[in-house]
Amino acid sequence: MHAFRSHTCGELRASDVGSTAKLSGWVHRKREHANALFIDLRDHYGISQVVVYPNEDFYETAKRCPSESVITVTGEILARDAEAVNAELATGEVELRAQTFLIESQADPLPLPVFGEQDYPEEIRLKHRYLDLRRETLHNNIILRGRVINSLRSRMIAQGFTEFQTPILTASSPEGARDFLVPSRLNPGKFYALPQAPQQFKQLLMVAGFDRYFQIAPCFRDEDARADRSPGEFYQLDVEMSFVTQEDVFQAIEPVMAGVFEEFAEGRKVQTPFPRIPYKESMEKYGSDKPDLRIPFELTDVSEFFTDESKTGFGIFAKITNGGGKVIAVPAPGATDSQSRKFFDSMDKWAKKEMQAPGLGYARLREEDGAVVSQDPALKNFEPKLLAALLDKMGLKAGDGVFFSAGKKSAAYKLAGAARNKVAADLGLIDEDAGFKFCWVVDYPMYEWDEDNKKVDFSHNPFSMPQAPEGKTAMDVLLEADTDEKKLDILAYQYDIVCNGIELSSGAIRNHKADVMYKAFEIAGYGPEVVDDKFAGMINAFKFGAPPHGGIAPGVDRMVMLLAGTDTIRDVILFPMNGNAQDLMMNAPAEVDQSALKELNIKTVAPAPKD
RNA sequence: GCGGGUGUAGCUCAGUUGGUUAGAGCGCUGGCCUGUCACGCCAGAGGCCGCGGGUUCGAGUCCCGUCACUCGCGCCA
Repeated sequence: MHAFRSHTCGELRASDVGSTAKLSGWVHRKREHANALFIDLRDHYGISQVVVYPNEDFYETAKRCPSESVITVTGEILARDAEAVNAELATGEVELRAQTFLIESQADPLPLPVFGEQDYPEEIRLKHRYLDLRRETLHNNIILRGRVINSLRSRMIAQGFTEFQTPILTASSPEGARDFLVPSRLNPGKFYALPQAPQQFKQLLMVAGFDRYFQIAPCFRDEDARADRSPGEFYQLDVEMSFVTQEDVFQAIEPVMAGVFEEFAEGRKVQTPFPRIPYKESMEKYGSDKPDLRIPFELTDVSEFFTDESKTGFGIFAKITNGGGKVIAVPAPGATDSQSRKFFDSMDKWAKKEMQAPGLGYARLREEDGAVVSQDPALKNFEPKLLAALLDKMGLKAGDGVFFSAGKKSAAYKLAGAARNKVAADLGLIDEDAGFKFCWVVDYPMYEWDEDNKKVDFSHNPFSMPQAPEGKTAMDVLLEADTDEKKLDILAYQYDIVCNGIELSSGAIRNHKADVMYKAFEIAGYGPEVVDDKFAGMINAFKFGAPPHGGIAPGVDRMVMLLAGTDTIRDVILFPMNGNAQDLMMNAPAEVDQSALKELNIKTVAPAPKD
């Protein structure tokens, strides 16, 4: 018989009764009775019940064996009496009567119970991740992750894509996030950077004629964490294709995404085709470029109703709208009926505290003498006709509530969008039965106004191709943009894929023409030397015959997160870092020997004292 | 960098207007129990109330500071 097992702990069935089996695994739970000791023995595959009778000479050893010790037992497979069958367990019709009992590895008292599904502090879970990973939910999440990645790979390969491995030690890229830097021993004073994404490499692969590239690519960005953003590193399904339009990218990727989600949906719906939403429309309807389409209501720009203070009696909004600002309304269906004033006040508090906004106005709508009115400040003194028109525009009725986000256009929409998500979550209005609601957000602007530096700058990817109307070239469009207004009106072939309010990726049709690239950078205030210096590898390659190409890069961690039904990205990562980018288990980052620093020509200095 | 929340037993949490010896459940240890499967019953051990200062006759509780964790903002082409 094998040294450790004849079967796994999830394998034994009624048909095995009468045979002898050997099992190895972890002591999951013990139940001691006068005449028998029951041990739930667990491995990766499942749980089997082991019974130890008091006449065995190892009875005391078994009885004292701590939870989570690893043991090996052999014995006869017995059928359980009908009333003793455990229907919850796949192996519940049988049990193993121990005839030998060996402790392979005895466990100390546990800092984190493995049994049960209770929630435990992040710090302990991360420090003892191997224990946390024994627990059912996390264990299953990690298995799911492996299956999802496998499915993505085979679906991509089936579509004619080839997988490549691009360098991890590479050059710093000046755009975007902070780089992780790696000192070079052979080149004193110089540093590699870890790739924020294999962006330039995959484009170079297109120039090299490979046509269809993909990679489950590790990406590194030195930015602060969020619940859905792990610090430091993450994986994306990195894709690039030659001789394609935006539509071709959608046609290639949508079936992969829909297919993978359907494969692991377990009854949850996946709606296809994914709707296309222009960026501008997304901002106006949802206050965000990552809309949660499960929320059954939208924002409305109601600025026009507030401009004349003599008709509204509400000076603040009149001042804001007449100063070029916006008032954006967020409906709260049924909230006046279902919620107390406390709910409305708490939203205002939330806006001030968490969103650091001036505030969030609200109005509760009630019926009075056949008309819908509100006694709250924003609408209290409205001219009846104007109020009726406002409510009509928003489709609001008595019993509903409404919030008003007012201020500069971008800030007003931002708060309104966040309020839409919060209202829906707090009121339970997110349609959970909708499953996975994807959309493509398209037509991103090429440039945006940089308020800090008072200039036009790239809004997303500087390598995107500007959109041009029929009969014009991208170069024509750039050349005609002689004012800031015109520059800001230029759209790019830039797109995002979003699911249930989570941004999965962004992608673009790339700018593969060197002259257009120089011009695009010039508009954002960068001379040709910037392009030549910072993007040397790519711009040089473009001078030797570059195919039109484009791609996308959906985040793998976030896909698994959605499929696993968790809103914490750490729940789908094996060994995540905490919010301060520390690995509490491996004790990273850590100080290193002076000798190692000397070899790298590096000296550390104490951090500057805080003020 | 900024803001919110949390910090009490190994773990999850309760702890009143400041008042005697800080509690419960799970886990752990010992005992009992004819078959359990979140077994049950009895008993026991286990606390720098995050840390430092302050107010007070008296602080887990109030005040100031600080640290840790976490959520959000900034940031994330």
